[in-house]
Amino acid sequence: MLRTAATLFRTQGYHATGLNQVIAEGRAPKGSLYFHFPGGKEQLAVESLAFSGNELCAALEATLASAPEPVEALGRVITLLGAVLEESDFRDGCPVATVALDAAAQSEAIREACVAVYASWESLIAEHLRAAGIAGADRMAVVVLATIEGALLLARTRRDLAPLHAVEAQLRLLLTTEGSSS
Amino acid sequence: MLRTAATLFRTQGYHATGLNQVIAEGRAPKGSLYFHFPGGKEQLAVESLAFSGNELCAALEATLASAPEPVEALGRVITLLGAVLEESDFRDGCPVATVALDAAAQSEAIREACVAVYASWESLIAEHLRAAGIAGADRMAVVVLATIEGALLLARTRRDLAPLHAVEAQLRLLLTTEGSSS
Amino acid sequence: MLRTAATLFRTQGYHATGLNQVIAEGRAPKGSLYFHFPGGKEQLAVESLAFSGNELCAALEATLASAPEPVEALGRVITLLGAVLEESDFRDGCPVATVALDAAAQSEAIREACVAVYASWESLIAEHLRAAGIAGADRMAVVVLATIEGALLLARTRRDLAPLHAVEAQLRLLLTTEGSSS
Amino acid sequence: MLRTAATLFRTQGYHATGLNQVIAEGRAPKGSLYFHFPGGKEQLAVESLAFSGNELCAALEATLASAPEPVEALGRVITLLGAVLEESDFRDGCPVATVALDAAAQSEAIREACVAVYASWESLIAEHLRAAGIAGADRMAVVVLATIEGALLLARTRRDLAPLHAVEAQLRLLLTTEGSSS
DNA sequence: ACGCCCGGGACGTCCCGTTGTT
DNA sequence: AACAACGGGACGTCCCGGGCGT
Repeated sequence: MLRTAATLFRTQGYHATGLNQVIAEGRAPKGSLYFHFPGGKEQLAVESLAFSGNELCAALEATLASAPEPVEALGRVITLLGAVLEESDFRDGCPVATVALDAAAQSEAIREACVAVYASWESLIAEHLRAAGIAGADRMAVVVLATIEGALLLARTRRDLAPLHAVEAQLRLLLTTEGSSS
Repeated sequence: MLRTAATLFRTQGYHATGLNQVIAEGRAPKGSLYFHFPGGKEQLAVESLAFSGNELCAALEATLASAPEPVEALGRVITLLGAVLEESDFRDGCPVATVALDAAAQSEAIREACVAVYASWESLIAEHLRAAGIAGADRMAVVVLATIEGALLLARTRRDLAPLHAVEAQLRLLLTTEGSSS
Repeated sequence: MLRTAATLFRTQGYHATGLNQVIAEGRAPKGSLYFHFPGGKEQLAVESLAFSGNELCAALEATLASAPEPVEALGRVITLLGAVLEESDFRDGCPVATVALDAAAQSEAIREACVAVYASWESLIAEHLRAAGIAGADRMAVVVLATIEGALLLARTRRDLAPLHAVEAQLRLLLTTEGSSS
Repeated sequence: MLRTAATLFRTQGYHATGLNQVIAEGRAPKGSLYFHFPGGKEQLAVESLAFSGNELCAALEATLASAPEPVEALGRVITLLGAVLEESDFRDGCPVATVALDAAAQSEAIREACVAVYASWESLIAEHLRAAGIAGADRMAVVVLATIEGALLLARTRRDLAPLHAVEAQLRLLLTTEGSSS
């Protein structure tokens, strides 16, 4: 059920996703939803975000560990995100961004869930950069995360992977230069 | 009315914004909404996006032209966006992103409006970079736009301007290096 | 629509009456209800109570004026209420009591509407008693109203007019004695 | 559990009282409700009514027996009811009336339970009046019960004990006169 | 006797869009 | 241009009841 909700929230955002749709698509009984998530839609969103965040966190970790070179690893992450986006016909971008933009302003709980997911990704990236011997890894991690998020947004909207590719090339260059200069 | 709608869409997204709210907040007569926008909510969103896009385009142009140095100019743009975000209590981020994420998937017209706005901003940035003598200005403009969009998303969600500052510092460094190396 | 709602509230009370039932039974469009009563169910109840109260007030006035003797007039009122109750198969008792008991505790607006209706009836009775030269008419009006309300409650519950008849006989005796003694 | 349910039904009526509320407020296990009351909400209401009825019956009996004078005894009963009402912030009126009005029409079992409770009270009053040597005690008991019920309804709705006091004074006068005249 | 979970229906709210009238 | 009124659908919430495994 969380998976179903997570997918729908990722694709449509918070307000465009009806609970009826969640239970219909997830073959779940309606009464159960209210039983498992007494907090209603808001709680479902919070837990869906955490679920999505962890899932992508794991994928991120695996991908980062798969490459010998730190720069190459980050490139693979972007490639992976692009592949997911393309395979879903440009529907599945960042699993947090849509909800963060259309619901975080009205629910502090949802906002905090989004912040937590972003923080987990960022610390993963920072750790990776630090291990690669890059100077200012913490600050750079924010930049990397922002760049990827922005590229996902543009790519999804344009239905075109070009922004992701451009960003990937840029990050490769950036980290190589940075790496050698520090 | 367009201004009211644009503000609400920017803050809440497409689905979270009701037409009743638009007409209530804009002191507009209800009956005339469908006179001016026969296409209903969708048309209102499309025109609001164009309106927001042009408005920000003008501000962008003015800010870019205000600085003698190209790199400094881009920094001012980011500072401006951060100021707008902070003054609105972290509600007004990118006027396109929220709608792009929560409505572009279901309405081609809205998607195209978002694409158009992004394209106008991108070409403005590209032109600016080209004038500054930066190599690969077109591709770099995508990166710049993506980075700013991502930083706005993170800053808004965290209610903290730090991501914008980090990105600004990074872009300054990047463009200075690039500019001299090309 | 008010009439339909008033009947249902009278018979079933506030919580047992669904708005769906009101619109179904009243052949009214659903959107209209929300248009005419933006306050929702609560506002509908408040206005229904006032409507019922006025209607019965008029009937009361007419009946009280129809008899030459003051005591006889009050007897006719009770007879009328009994007739209404019996004709509705013991469903239509006091149009206020049911709602007063099951909703006044949670909505101050509804409580006030009930209080207003009771006050209007009481003042009508008091005026009548005063005109009949009965001492302590104001205080006696409360007693008369309470007795009638209680008898309606018992009669409705028992599906038997006996309580109304007993009360009628008692009130006749009481007012005759009082009238002569003062 | 019965006590909890009885209190809630008394205050809110049948339809406004949810079973969830009963089990929550009564710290009772949810699963066992349908073990003890296989008939569901209806059975719970029936038994709650009997419980409330017996409880008040006992209090009535004790109060009636506490006074040397029959008339004074009845006054004490009304005073007691008024005290209960006031102490509950005008929420706890007659434990039967609310349910009788909002559920008796749709459930014969509940209606019968209400009738039985009223009958038990009435016979208690009748017996008391008979012992006091009052003529027509049976018919007078109906009147007394109706008057008290009506006064409780008015007092609860108005959040003011005045109706009870008025009724008390009237009943004192009535029974004194009656008592001496018969 | 009890707790977990399911099942699905109904509630009140509120929505978007369209009439007919002025 | 504007407005009142309609029309009905969908939302999220919450309910009452019952099956299952102790």
